[in-house]
Amino acid sequence: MNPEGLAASVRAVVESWVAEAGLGIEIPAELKLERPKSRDHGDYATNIALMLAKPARLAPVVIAASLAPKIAQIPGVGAAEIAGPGFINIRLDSATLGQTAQNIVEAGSAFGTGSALAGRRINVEFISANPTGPLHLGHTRWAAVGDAIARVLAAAGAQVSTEFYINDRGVQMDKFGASVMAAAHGEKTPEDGYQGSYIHDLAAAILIARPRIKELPIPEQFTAFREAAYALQLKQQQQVLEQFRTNFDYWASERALHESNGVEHALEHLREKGHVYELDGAIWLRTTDFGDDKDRVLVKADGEYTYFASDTAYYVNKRERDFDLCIYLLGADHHGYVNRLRAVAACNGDELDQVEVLIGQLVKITRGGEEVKLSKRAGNIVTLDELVDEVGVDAARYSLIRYPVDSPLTLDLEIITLRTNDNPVFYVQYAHARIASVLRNAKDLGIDWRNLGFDAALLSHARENELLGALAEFPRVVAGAAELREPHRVARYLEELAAVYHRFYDSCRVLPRGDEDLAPEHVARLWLCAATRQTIFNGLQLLGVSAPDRM
RNA sequence: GCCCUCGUAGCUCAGUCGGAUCGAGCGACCGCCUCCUAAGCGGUAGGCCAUGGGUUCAAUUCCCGUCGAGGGCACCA
Repeated sequence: MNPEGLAASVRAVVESWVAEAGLGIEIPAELKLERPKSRDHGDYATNIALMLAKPARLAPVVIAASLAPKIAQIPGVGAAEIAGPGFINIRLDSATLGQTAQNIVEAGSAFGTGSALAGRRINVEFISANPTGPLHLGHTRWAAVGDAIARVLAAAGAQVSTEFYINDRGVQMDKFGASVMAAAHGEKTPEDGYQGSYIHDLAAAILIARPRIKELPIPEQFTAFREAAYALQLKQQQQVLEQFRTNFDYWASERALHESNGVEHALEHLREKGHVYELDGAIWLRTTDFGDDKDRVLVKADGEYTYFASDTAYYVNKRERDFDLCIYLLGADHHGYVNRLRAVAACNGDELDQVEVLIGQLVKITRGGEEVKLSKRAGNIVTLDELVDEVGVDAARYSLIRYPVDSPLTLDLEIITLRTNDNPVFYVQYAHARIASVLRNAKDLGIDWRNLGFDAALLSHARENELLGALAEFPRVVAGAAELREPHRVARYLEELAAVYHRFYDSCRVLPRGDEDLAPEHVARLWLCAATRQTIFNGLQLLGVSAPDRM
C-alpha cells in the first residue's frame, strides 16, 4: 500500500458515501492525503471532511464520523480516527507499511520514477553563454539546477532534451577575437575588450598551434584569431560542464541558425501567422498582442537582425523539432524577457504556457564570511571551474540545488567543504555510506538476507514506522519536484530521510551482536536498510551527486 | 514611474497550489559509543512568520496597501 493507492481507496470510500447519501456534490480532484507533521496524527491524514463540509452543508465532524469507519475497513489500514476540526488520521498496519521496504528493493533504480509527464516532449534550455570566456558564477547555478530539473522531469516520464544555445554571433565575438589578437601581439586590450589572464592563455595556445598566424594579413588574421579562440573557449566550457556532470543533448549555435536560413524561415513563418509588421524601416513582431509591454524589433532599419530575431528563430526551431514545452532558465537580470518569450510562442500560434521561464536570483560566494569576487583567470568574476576546484563537484552541485532558485543564494566555501552536520551534502552521503557499510558487514557475516524471506510485520518499531513512511514519500516528492520544476525538494527530502535513518539506526540494532543468533527481525531490518540505501541513491542520482559506499 | 523576486529563530535557510503546536543546520547549554561508520543520536533555550487591512470554518501561505532588500524596463549583445 503506497500513498497513491491509499488515496485512491479513500477516494472510492468518499465517492460511495456521497452516492449513498444522495448528496450529488463534487469531490475535489486532488484528494489530499498528507503526512502529518506530528507522528501522533497517524501515518497519513486527510482533510476531506473539511473540504466537503460546505458543499454538503454538514459539519466536518459529522462527515468525518461517517467516513472514518469505512476508511478503517480499507485493507491495510489499521485505524482511522477523527481529530481536531475534522481531520481523519489514518494508521496503516505494520505489515502493510513494512511491505514498502521490499517493494523498493525490488523496484531498484526505478523507485521514484513515474508517468505523470509521460508523452510530453520537453526542451530545457539553460546557461546559453557567449563563448567568449569561462563560465562564471551566474551560469553555475543553472548548470546544476538546469541539469537536475531535466533529470527530475525525465524521472516523471517526460522525454527531455537539454540545450545550450551558443551566442556565437555578433559584436561580442568580434571584441573577443580582437582581444585575443591584441594579446598575441603583446598589445593593450582594446577598448571594451575582454580582460583576464585567460585571454593571454588563449593567445598563447593559438600561437603554439598556428605559429605563422601573425603573418596573415590583418583582416584574415583577425578572423583566424577569433575563430581559433572561439573553438578553444567553447571546448573549455564543454569540458568544464562535462566535469560538472552537466551534459547537454544539443548545442545550438546562433551562427548556424543564421547560416541555415533559420532566421529568415522563422520570420516568414511568423509573417504567415500575421503578427509581423513594418514601421520606420524596421520589421517588428507584435508581441503586445500577447501581454508584452511593447512590440519588439526583429530586423533593424539598417537591415541587421536583432538578437531577439535569433531567439525567436530558435523557438520556432524547437517547435519544429516537436517539443511541446520549452523551459528557459534565466538569471534575474533577464526577467524582462519573460513576457516577450511567451509572446513569441503565442505569435507562433502556440499557447502562452508552452513557454515556461524560470528566473533565478544571483549567487554570491563567501569564504568565512568574506565575499569572494576575484578570479585568477577571468578578472573580476569567479568561474565555475574555480569553484569546482575548490569544493568539488558534489558539494558545488548539491549546494546550488538545495535552495529554491527564486531566492538569492550565498554559498560559503568554508561551510560547503566541511565534513560535518553543517554541510548537508556530507550528511546525506554519510547516511548512504553508513548503510552501505552495514550491508557490507552483513555480507561478511554470511547473511544472505535477500533469500531469507521478509516478514514485513516485524518492522513495527516507531522508528521503523517513521522510516518506512518517509521512504514511501519519495515518488510523491519526485513527482512534485517535476511538476513544480523544483529539484531542491528532492535535496530537502533526502536530508529528512537521512535524519530519519540515523534516528532509526540509533535505536534499532540491524545486525546480530556478538554471538547473538540471526533472527527474522535482523533480516527485515536489512531489507529496510537496503530500501533506504536505494532511495538515497536514486535521489542523489537525480541531483547528479555521487552516493559513496565508503567515506 | 511601471514590472519581477524576496522579507520566517542570533546566523544561513526550509515550509507557503489554505489546514491541527511554523521546521532544520549552525551558534549557546546539558546528555549518549566495551559489538553494525559519533562525519551520528537525544534534550533545553530561542518566533506577534516585515507591517496594516481583506477573503475564509481555517491565512506564514490567497488578494490589496505600506515599509525594507535585490533586479529589470534598448532598432544592445
